[in-house]
Amino acid sequence: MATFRLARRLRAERAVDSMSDGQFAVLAALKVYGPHTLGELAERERVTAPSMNRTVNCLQESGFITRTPMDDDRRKVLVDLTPAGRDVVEETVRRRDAWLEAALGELTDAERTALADASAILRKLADR
Amino acid sequence: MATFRLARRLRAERAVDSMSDGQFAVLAALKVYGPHTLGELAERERVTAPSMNRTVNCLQESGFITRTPMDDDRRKVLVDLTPAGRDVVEETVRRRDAWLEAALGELTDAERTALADASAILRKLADR
DNA sequence: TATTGTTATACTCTATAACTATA
DNA sequence: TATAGTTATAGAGTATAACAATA
Repeated sequence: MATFRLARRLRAERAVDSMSDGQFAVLAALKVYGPHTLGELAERERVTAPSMNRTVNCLQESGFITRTPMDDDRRKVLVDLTPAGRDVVEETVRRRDAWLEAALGELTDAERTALADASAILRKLADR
Repeated sequence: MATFRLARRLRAERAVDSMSDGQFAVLAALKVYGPHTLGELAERERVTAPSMNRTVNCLQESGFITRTPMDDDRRKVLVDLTPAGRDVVEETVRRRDAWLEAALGELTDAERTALADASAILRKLADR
């Protein structure tokens, strides 16, 4: 229950209020893992290609990503962040960090240490 | 990131695959906090009354909740779990517990202790 | 006249099926 | 003939506006 509620609270902190979680997840994946084809993005986010196509259309119209046909295989399209898209990811991370920093600031040293110990273990659980 | 991923993984464990998160959240709230009017449910889940009305319609058609006009104010409708609805909540909790138990079983005693220490602190953070 | 619930309608996000362009 | 992407269309879930019943 604690993880559900904390995840929900953190998700609420974002740079662009009108952007959906699915749209932001694409920007974040591009920032962390670099450019992807549309199919790769669909597989990573576990949605269908048409669904990802629509998400990417919205992000392109908003100026957050570019689409570039690939030279070695002209059927493929490479999706990458624009500077504006990168800004959205970085600003959202900043906001979440700021929220977390303020929240962690109200804890004792022992409590912060307990969370640090737990984070790697939680990650291991989630990867099962 | 660990909380996002763990929350997502746990949410996937449910008794009725076709039930949406929103529908399940209503059943869980009724189980934990007892019967609610439609307006109370909408406020608790932070959706509009028409949206909650639709969710409740689906749950009623599936036989998971009952609607009862209230005696003291006939405008109000009390929503409560049926035995089948209660079963869905309990079975989902059992599945999540089973998944967690298996996952925790692969950890060391020290790791389990670290998670136990962290859970109360995470809850405190989420309540901010 | 205000409040509670409901219906009407529209928008977003998701999906499957059909289509286009390229390999 | 198969694959990557796109378009067409439909099904959930959400919203706002309008309505009905009750206080």
